[in-house]
Amino acid sequence: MVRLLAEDVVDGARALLGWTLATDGCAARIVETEAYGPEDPGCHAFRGETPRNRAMFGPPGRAYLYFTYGNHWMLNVTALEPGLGAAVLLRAAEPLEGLAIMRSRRAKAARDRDLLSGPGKLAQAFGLDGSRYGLDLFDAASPLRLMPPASPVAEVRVGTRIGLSPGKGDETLWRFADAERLPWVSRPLRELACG
DNA sequence: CCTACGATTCACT
DNA sequence: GTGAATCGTAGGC
Repeated sequence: MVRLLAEDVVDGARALLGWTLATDGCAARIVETEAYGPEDPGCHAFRGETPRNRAMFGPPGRAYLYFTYGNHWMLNVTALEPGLGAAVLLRAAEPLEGLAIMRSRRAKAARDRDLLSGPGKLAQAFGLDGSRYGLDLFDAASPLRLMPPASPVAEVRVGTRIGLSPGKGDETLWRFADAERLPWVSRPLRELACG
């Protein structure tokens, strides 16, 4: 049962590839995601609900943002029904609109491919922080929103998730990328997804 | 209260 | 490829 639901998060992570993330002034096509599910030791929700992760236990499709390494914000999309802690981490995107704003926010990006090629970079380029916590990303009127692709991603690559300690899901192939837009991803992926 | 560590990034070798 | 920076959160005492 829970296993089945976890697979739904994984499907969700794959399905978010190709969607457009938009704010006022900036838009980008999602090229890399990771799934974090219930019963997943790598998931912040694994040890139960806390003030920090409460968004994951609420309705799906909301913004779960958290701060880590003393510097970086990460943007996730909550998943599954309320009560089950799960989310999809948005790891990388291809910039579409608002390049000048993104470059100004990320002065250290030497090339445009450095603007959104990592979860911390993506949040910085979009100007995201805790003030966006809990926003409904599937509401077209939301200041931070997701818009569906004109056509689904044709080919998906899979790989292990990044930054997890041994034994905490580091072997699980729950990282996904748009195989046709690999120049924009944060790090190389292992292989082609089957199915 | 105190400590350990992290869903990372950047500078440097 | 390697290591430091940096601080909020969570968990233990």
